[in-house]
Amino acid sequence: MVSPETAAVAASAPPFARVKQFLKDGLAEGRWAPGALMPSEAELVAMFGVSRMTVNRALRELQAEGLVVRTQGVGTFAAPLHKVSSTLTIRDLHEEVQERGHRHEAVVHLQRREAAPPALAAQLGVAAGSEVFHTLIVHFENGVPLQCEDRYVNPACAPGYLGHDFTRTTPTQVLFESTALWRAQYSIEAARPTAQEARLLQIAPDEPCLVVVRRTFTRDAAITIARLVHPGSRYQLEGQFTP
Amino acid sequence: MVSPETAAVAASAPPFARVKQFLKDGLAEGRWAPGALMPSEAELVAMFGVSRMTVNRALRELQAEGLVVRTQGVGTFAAPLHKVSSTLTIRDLHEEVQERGHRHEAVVHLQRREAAPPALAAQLGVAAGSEVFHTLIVHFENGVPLQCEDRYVNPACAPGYLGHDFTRTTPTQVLFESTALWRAQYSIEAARPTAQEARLLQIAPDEPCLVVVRRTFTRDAAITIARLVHPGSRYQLEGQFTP
DNA sequence: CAGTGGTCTAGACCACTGA
DNA sequence: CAGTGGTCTAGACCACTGA
Repeated sequence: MVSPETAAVAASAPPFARVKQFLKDGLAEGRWAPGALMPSEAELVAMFGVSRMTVNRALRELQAEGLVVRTQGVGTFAAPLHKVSSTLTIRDLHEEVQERGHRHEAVVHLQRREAAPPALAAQLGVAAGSEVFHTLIVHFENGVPLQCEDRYVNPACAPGYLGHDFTRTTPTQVLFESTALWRAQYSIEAARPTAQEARLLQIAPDEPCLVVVRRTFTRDAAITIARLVHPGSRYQLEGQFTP
Repeated sequence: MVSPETAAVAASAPPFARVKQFLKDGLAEGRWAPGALMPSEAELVAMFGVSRMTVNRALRELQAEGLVVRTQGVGTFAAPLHKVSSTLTIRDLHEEVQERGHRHEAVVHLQRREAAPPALAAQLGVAAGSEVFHTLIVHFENGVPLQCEDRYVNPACAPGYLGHDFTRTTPTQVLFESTALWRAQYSIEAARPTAQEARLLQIAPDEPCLVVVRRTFTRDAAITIARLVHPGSRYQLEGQFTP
């Protein structure tokens, strides 16, 4: 069975894309079982009448996509059993709401410097008791409270952080508009809100909430730690995955 | 500031990797602001004394990583403001528990064929009222119930599904050991368990749970729909992201 | 028009693996 | 040793954009 996209690729696409699609189709049809030896570069060169650089690019991209495994001196193999793992996208709430064409508002409940308690100081990589920035902001979609954002920021990474009007730009925008390279750690869990969070989100104290904790780092230092609390009845994360 | 890894790359790495690292470092240092024009292929060829194919590979890989944007006839630009979105890995619970070096057990509460109610039939892409496979399995880590897996399977995609011993292999392993290419849709939310789920997971009826709904498709048909319920106090998802 | 990136070729040298 | 993939070169033709 050949899908329209497949046919389109086969027709006018550049040679490296045709080779790639041929191998991809074969993998989808089970022509090469996981772990099986696939055609060598030389064989593909002969089959398609193209140069080795061209099939090499096709194979290198398939490897980058995790569909094949290549070993120098040995050969190219169909990737072993697919890890059934998947990725889920977590985005800035502001973007998400705007993309739905809805109104986003933020109410700032806290915006100040504080002495960092030892545990937080350790996570941010600053001296215990030194000052850190703290904001507590509730985000609304069309007037409905959707997220309570409790955030600490390392002053060394964003000295001007407290000077912004967070009803106009989000902390995420402020913190990452300049930094090009960073990495993040996430955890997601279901939990009851704190009493304060329940009040700010206008929910019952026992309503299940989706709690995302995000820690963001540059190569050298922690930039910020955020606790994002969402009412379970109003918010869910969605994602999709294609191997 | 040059990290040890950077130095290592600069020293002995192949030329395309050196060009790539040079551009990556420049982006990290803010040498090219988001949206700014970066050196052309010809300029990099002159700078590094390598062939155009070599700098082309470096730039193509940076584009694949989302660090630069290239437009034919125009040039290469530093990628605009990083979307602050991130990916989170969702894995098979069995793998996860084993990787922690713990004991995984499964108790099968249901394993049978059922007539599909209309809503479910539509989601699986089968005729309403036709038979589908249904399993209800509770997964334990070291004797503690961690996940309640309520799963429906399209019989056309896995005719032998009900014949397996799910105390020995997981549905995920059974369903995806053969299929090479598939895609999945996810949703994650916080919710109360149903009465049955609370009982099976041995938790209070009002304990917040992390509920993952996963729909999996081949190119043509829906394979399976699973509702995975985890006690919020015992389970959290974790992930990390590097742009 | 000059400059850009997209792609390909036909060779090359090399490191590596396994017989 | 023959076969594999990793990488590079020095050219080429092309489509595209903007002056």
